Amino acid sequence: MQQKKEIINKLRSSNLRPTKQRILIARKLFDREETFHFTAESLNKAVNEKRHTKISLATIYNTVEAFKKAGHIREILTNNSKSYYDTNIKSHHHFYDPDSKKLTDIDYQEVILKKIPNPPKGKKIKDLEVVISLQKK
Amino acid sequence: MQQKKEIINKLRSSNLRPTKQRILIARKLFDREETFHFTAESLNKAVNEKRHTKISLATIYNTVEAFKKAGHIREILTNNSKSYYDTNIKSHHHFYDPDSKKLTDIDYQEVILKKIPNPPKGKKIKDLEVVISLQKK
DNA sequence: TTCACAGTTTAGAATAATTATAAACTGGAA
DNA sequence: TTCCAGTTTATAATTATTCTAAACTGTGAA
Repeated sequence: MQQKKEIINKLRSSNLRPTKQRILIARKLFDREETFHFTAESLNKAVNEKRHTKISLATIYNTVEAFKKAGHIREILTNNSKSYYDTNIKSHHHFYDPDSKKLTDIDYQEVILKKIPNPPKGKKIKDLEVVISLQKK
Repeated sequence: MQQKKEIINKLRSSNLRPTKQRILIARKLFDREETFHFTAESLNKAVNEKRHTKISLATIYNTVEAFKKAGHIREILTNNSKSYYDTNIKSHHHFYDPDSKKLTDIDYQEVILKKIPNPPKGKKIKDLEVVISLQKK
């Protein structure tokens, strides 16, 4: 749960002017118990379903990009044509079910890596993500 | 290295009529030493650069889809807007460099997983993929 | 308070990747 | 050789996303 004030601080601290739209989107994303998996389209729906004055789709895209750059959300790997995002920014992994196109978090400690390769020369590891694709039994 | 005959058998065995176009695309993909990472666009370029009679882009897409369904290639996880494919269908992992948008194979034995979670009820694991994103040092 | 203006939002156009359509073509069984 | 389901093709349509440029709005300074 994050109060409006906290949300505004979160925005300010990442150099994002706390506009009506950003506050609304941020509350939708962060003011909840569970982490949240979404696409631009599903967020647009979630934000606008009960509103008379809509937030434009362009703003949804702008805001998602801004929040991603600020590190408040992260983009998830899939091989779907849409971009998926996650409000859980802690290192963790995913199940992906191609049938329902749904992602589920896998808790960090559920996956233990015993060995990982050295990155190529001049590069360092930014992120490591495990995706387990599912199918019907 | 795969000869034309082998390619034709490969196609036949997956119920794909060995047409001129499919044979040509298949040779481009499979008649090489190293595994090959590609997108529809890059394959289109590779196949058509030296040809007077071009294979249409629609056929490239159709064929990639057919080869994927048949299990001759696999789609790779990225968060890029294009679909990436790999001629290496053995279980293995990738480095992804967001700067160059290039993928590199990580050999299977370079990653050792000590613990993985149980799949949700009614589902089994189809595939497990590790993607290591890179950044400049 | 009000002002000024950079930052932000917006509708709609533009682009990029992919999929659909439907007419023409072709591999291969008979 | 013929026939026809399977395939290819050019092009249109669709989907997701980004761009554009005009209108709007937080915010710091007066």
